[in-house]
Amino acid sequence: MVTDNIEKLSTKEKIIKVGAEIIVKEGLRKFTAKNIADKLGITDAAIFKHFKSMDDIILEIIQRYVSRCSQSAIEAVERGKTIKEKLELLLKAHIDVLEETRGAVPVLCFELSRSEDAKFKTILNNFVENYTQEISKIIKDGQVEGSIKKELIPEDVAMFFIGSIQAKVFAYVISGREGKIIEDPDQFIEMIFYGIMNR
Amino acid sequence: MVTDNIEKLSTKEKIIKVGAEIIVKEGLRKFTAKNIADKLGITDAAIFKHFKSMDDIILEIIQRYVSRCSQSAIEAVERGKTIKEKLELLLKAHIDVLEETRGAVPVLCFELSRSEDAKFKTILNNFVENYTQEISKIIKDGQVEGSIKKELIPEDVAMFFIGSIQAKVFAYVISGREGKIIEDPDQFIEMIFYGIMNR
DNA sequence: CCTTAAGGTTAGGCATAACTAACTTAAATT
DNA sequence: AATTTAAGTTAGTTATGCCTAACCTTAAGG
Repeated sequence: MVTDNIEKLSTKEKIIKVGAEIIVKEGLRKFTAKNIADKLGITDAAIFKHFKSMDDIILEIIQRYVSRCSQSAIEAVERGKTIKEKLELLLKAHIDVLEETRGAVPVLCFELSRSEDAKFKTILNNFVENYTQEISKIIKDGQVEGSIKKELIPEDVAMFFIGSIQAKVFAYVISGREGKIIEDPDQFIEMIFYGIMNR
Repeated sequence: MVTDNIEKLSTKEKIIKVGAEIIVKEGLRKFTAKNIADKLGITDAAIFKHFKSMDDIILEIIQRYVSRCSQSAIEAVERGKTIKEKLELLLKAHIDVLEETRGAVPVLCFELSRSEDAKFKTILNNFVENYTQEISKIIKDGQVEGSIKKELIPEDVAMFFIGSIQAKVFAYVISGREGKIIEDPDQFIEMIFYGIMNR
């Protein structure tokens, strides 16, 4: 779905791709018809031949990226045999979508979940809620099984997961780096699982 | 500096307080003269009796909140006897400033470090850089000492700290919750230090 | 070959935001 | 008491952003 060669894509696809990129790299304030159009070498009016409104573009981005994120997480969980493997697969799936979408999902969540617009707010808050519920369930099972620390609140751990990934996007974005957002997923997961210190 | 009773403050202080609150709760797009003025029961034009421009308000917010954040971190590190204590004090100091400023610093970092405006970008990127350097130094000492895992990259760990806190703000902001951002700082620090899983 | 539709263009309307100018008021200073 | 200053007001300018209307252009289909 996300192609490296932007040249080949239809204008509509280009708008979505460039739009998502602007949100990540420049912020929502720079997500304007003119900014997108300039980057594609067309006029702002042409944007509206493809989308009814600017909000429609955002909705499309959210729907594509966010729904894929939930979907692949659920699949990952089904495939995992042990609790640890389930969490590992879930995190890896999450990281994969993250890399493919160049960090758009966390940025959108952060920037739009506080939006005045109930439309975005609802979709994104539901997404985050379902996602945390999904993780919480596994955490609870892990606590019963004894592999996960009993004193932790499952919902907190779920948010810790999401947040840790978001933090990586933050680091990536402010560094202005190119390339992968999470360089070493295994070490990243290790840090979340067992912390930074030796006992 | 941050007073609970907003009534007593001068208009200039109110503008800063309300402005920071808007950035956290509603996002940068809603950070407008009219929005601030409405909340203070004055007109938008009155804002410019106190600040030369809207950017000036943001600069003032950044300077106050961000500089305090670095300052109290450095002090905390000086007071700590062991590596573990240094990190603990640093995280606690960070959390204190975070609570006082209602999450403004991480949100500003996230929203403005990608800003078009070099003014904000430079200040915030320098802040993040100094801060990670400060933490990295301690992490390196801890690795020499043997208390911190040798395989971790110090800069990554530093970003993991900042990110974990940012994650809490994220959770706080999208939940729309009131009250403290980090309910149980000790458990939070424990999670960062030793992870979520039993060995 | 003519028609149609997709996807562009220019021009412009409308709303909103930043900021300014000129005026008012009321408190503080001289 | 007179003057000055701080801090507000209204009204307006300029710029920008979303979006529409009316007009081109080109390629495909009948």
